Amino acid sequence: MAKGAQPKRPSIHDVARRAGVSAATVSKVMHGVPTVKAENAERVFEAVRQLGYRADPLASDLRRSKRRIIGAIVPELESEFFGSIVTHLERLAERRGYTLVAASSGESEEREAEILRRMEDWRVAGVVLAPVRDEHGPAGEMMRAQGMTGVMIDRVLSDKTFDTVSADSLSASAEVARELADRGHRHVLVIGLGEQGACVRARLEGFRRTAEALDPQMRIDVLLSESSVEPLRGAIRDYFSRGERPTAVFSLFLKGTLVALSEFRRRGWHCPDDISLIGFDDAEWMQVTWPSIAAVVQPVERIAAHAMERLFRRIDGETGPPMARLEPCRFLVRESIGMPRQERRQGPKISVVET
Amino acid sequence: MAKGAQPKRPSIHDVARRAGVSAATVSKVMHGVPTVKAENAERVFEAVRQLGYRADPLASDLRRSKRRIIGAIVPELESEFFGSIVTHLERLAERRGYTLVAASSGESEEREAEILRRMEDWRVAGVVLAPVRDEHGPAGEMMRAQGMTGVMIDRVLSDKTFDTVSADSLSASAEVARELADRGHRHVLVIGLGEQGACVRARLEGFRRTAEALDPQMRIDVLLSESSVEPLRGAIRDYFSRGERPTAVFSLFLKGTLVALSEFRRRGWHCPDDISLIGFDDAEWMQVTWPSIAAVVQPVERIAAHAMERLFRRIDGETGPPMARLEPCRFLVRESIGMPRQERRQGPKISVVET
DNA sequence: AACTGACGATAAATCGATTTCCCAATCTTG
DNA sequence: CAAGATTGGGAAATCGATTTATCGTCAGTT
Repeated sequence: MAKGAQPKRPSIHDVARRAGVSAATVSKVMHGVPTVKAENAERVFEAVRQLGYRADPLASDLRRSKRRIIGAIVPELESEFFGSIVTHLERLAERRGYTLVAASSGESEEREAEILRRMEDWRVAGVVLAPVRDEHGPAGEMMRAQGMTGVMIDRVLSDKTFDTVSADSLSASAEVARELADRGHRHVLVIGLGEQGACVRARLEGFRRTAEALDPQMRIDVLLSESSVEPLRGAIRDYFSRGERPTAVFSLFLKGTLVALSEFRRRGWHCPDDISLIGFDDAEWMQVTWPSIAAVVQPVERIAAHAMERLFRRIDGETGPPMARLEPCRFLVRESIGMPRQERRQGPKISVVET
Repeated sequence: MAKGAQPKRPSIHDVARRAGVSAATVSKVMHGVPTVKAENAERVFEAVRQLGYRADPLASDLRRSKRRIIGAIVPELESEFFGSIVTHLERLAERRGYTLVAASSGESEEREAEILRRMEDWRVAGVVLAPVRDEHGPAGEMMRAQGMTGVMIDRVLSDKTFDTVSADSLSASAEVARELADRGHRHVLVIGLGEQGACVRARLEGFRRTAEALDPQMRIDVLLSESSVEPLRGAIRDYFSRGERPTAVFSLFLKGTLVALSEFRRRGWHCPDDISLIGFDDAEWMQVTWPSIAAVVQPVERIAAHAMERLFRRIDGETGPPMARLEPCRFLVRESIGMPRQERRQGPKISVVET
């Protein structure tokens, strides 16, 4: 709580009065306009110092009809990935004198739209949108309709209006397929969220195409849950209960990796002896557990940096066709990948691959 | 990117013109002031609908000199805990028509101060501060000096100016001590970050007092790193290298749990057979790994809810002494707690090593 | 008919900055 | 010394909403 009376901060007029000049002059001094007598400038600085004056960004933005606010919309803030994305975006926005206002859509497209409306109310200079679904969701449509400036990241491939920046899912998944094929896996279960349209499709195709090229006999089962994680858990449970025994599971998203692990645990299967596991998306804990979990690491920092770079270009008026950027991932092979049970005989071919 | 010309959104005057009334009337209609002829109200609504008008919160806040913005400052956004805190705060602020502006201090007090200054520039209505250190850091001092309205959460106990809301670390740690003592552990290593003053002290004391009460012979070693995690890792490594063999490790914070696990792994120790582990702070992955990791679950939602409750009370002008709220934790006993391998006595009963 | 209220609506001030003129004082120059 | 060119500074408009103070109308009173 505060003390009794809020002292109310000094305005530009208070500074002007104290310095014995007009508000216009104060403004000029604050912006380094050179047509001010050195003596007056000095008095202004002195008054600013004495009063502890700092301009109100709201009033300033209002007058200039240009808001130094960037909006960021992510599906959730609880994950390392998006938390890290937002942290980077925050720093990058700050560096240019902008304030980042982050909001989480909670994996709901209605909330996403709601937040976007609010951002538009705020007349933000630009929006970084990590859509719940993909670039074809309602949020993108709204941004188009409102003529907003923005870029899309993560669960996107390319868009006809907005710049997009995402991980190169296709190549990364191909890497995963190569690793599994090399180790002799011939029956792999891939799990994912169907809702995450283009992104999941890319990860799936990257895996499938490479796997089939390397081993046409490889059996690839796919379980996709449309919207949320729990149905997927049920589907996996059913799948295993039917007696399916793939030798490896490739999860296309972080929560799926958790679900896979917990299903292994329910059945008392040990990883990688009984089954191998690879996840798209790395997390800090994955390298300290037994076994450590192999994962595709998304280039968080580069995605954030590139997204901001594109966004500010557009804010600064750059025109031209939207760009679709794919940032390369790194694939960390860890202990959760082993040889398939029945092929233990072959020598291990261990490789660390960077994409 | 946007289309060519930003259409520029309609202002209240555009609505007024279209409805054939004055801006003042439009404002009244929008706020449900009853002294407007029904017919005029109808025309205003119609104009609003046609133009898609929505008030600019900046202009509105400026005029009313009351900003509907809440600032939130957390040490980091990458963790489940703070990500979740911010998500809850966001919803709660929204529910009252406020916008949450979250910022992360990156565990740096300088950045914390910097962010606070920026929030004060924005004249936010209130601040939820999760300080890097504790309630006695510079941020609290700044808030006091500026007469800001705010509450402090998480790494705090109680403050002479601001309401505080945090987990009941003392009781939770006592419970941990009880569990370990019950299982016969008589040599425990406690690790934490000394920087997190009062909070760590509470967790430590809660543990120590109960442990000593239950088993005066229990040996409790404490490793605290002042500021960051890496020195702590080194200290733990040294500690084990010296031949110390506690039968359990109690980590007072999440990252410490990770570090402990990775040190176990380096040495090929298995948990819980070789050593038990308990962490303050739960995470989703802890229940799906082998072994699952015992943890103290902080009542995130209640902390957020209570913090916002207090904050809005203060914003609404409530006076009175600051309240210090402690929310009870849950302790999840999982597989990482076992029986001590063998009871070994050695060295001093209590030793504190600071790095 | 003149007066009083009640009711609705609006012009104008305001919030705190920025920016556009325009004016006054000083300086050049013929 | 007068006319023109600078230079520095300020009054006022503006951004988009809210709020105050005022004004006009019409109904009801006396």
